[in-house]
Amino acid sequence: MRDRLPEMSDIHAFLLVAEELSFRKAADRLLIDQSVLSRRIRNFEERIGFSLFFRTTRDVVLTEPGRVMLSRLKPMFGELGHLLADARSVAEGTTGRLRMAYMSFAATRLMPHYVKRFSAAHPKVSLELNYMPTMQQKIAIEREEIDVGLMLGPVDHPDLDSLVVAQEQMNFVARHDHPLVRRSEILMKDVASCPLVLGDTQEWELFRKILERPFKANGLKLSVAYQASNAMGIMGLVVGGLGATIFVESIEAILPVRLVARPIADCRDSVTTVLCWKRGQASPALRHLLGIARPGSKVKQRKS
Amino acid sequence: MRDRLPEMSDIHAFLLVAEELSFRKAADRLLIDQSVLSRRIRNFEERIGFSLFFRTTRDVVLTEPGRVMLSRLKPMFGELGHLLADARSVAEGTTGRLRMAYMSFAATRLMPHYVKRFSAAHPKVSLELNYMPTMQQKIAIEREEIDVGLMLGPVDHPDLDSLVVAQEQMNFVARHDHPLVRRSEILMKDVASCPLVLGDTQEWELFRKILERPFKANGLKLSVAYQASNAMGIMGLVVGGLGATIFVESIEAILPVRLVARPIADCRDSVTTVLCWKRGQASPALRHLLGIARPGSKVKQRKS
DNA sequence: TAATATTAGTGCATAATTTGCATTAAAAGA
DNA sequence: TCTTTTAATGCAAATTATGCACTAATATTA
Repeated sequence: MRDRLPEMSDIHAFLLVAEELSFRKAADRLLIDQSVLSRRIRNFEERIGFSLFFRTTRDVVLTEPGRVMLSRLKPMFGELGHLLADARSVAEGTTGRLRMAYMSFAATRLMPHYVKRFSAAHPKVSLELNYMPTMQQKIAIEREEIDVGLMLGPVDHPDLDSLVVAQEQMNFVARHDHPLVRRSEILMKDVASCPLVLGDTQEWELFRKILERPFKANGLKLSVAYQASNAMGIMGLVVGGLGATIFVESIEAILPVRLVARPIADCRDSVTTVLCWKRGQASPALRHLLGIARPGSKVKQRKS
Repeated sequence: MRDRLPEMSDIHAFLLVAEELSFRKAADRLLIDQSVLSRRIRNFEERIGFSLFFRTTRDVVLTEPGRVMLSRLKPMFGELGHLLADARSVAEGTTGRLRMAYMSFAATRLMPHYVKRFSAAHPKVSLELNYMPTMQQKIAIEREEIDVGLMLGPVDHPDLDSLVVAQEQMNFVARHDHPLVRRSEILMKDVASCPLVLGDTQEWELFRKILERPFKANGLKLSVAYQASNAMGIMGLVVGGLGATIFVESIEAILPVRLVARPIADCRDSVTTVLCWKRGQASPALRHLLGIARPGSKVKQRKS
């Protein structure tokens, strides 16, 4: 016999014999022939180099090293069972941790909706939420600092998989008393003609690009009166009458009473929001989240 | 596949792959073919019901349940090694505990001698010493309260094994000024003629029987002036001049200055001292003790 | 005391599993 | 495009485990 490891079947056999102090009864519980058990223990003893039992045809007694083995192998064997159960529970996504980042637009409707449904279905999974702009999310995913991000799409990167969860219309947001609000229909050229409050080009880089594209395509240029670094700030400035702004539909969920949101009728480019994660690394918990997000959306994956 | 246990070889394979994040390198370390390793992990995954790695031909990454398994299996695997080492150490008798009882005669020379040699050779084995008369020792061995006893022999009992460690001459012990001491030779009839101090018939039951046998055989009867329950008491009475007594040779080691010990010339019955333990239950530490005691003695075992 | 029953261990043929080799398929780098 | 590296597969051979029938030892019971 070369130096092999003590196998779990050996350990299990040993524990049962130690418990029953009878090869026959232990064999019955293991559902194997008694001769097999006898040989298994004997083999085990030879491999480890000392004997575990004193045995006659009538009595089976633990040796001293056998008692040492019993006292420490027993809890270890139990632990193995728990460990497997725990890992399985993680595998099934009913336990564990899900680190999700979200960007501003997603914060109003999508993120709360997912959190609600997910945590109802998997109360044992701890959901960690972090605000992060799209670009930063991508870096965080790469570094495995987050498991998934709710960000501006589309995403087309070899290391990332994504699922489109929303396609939203651009909306013009202003105070009730803003001149454009009374119009039956708001057009891009109207928007371009009035002073706007937009997110700054640091934090809102990507949205600014997406936003400006359709206007540029029509030869229009937005006139930025003020910039703020977060949605709260933008909103404050708009409420204060320092300009109007442009958001996606879902802003409506948290729109202050004094403001009103109206679609920009002729703007056909929509804003895509996606769930994005490291390619091929969807944890079971994440797959559950995707299951929640999927109905009514379509998967966007890189060419298979 | 029926529901089998996760085997240690599977676990070991898993741990190495998780460490190397490469099947090839792990296979090299395990000294097996890469294909074998690949199948072993796959099989393991099938048995436990969830996968441990995401793998492409280029990358091997742990899944989330895989990480859970790693974090808990790794210490468990290490513990197994320690456990085996500990049990082996107990098996080799270099660790553990040895509970030894001794009766009065053994206390003077044999017991200290064994303790000295044994604890020098096996400093990690804790020796627990207990004074106990022979009869009580036998009961204690039966109840497994002690591992071995130094007692009056011979022992012939189906549940006990024994090793003869001493055969000693009966000695007459008295004060220097005792009339018999001046004789060139002390005989049984002389001893029977003077008042004696002996152990009482409770604690010293067996020795009294052994002692009285040769005298009875010669038609002599001992005249007991006083009885004491321990050797110290007997000695005190003898020193006080209330009588002489009878001991074995080894009393000489602790003989008070005012006393003298002389062999009883015509008493051919000797007193046997044995090491005695539960049949077939010699622990490794005990076997070491027997090894120390054996040279110059002969084994006394029941008919094989 | 003899008969019976129970138990651990063995020999052996068979079944099941594991192993290594040769090869494939996929993917990355030159 | 070609080379290299890596994980996975097919397959035959080697190894190992298994169950059955039986033995030897030892209690228990009639």
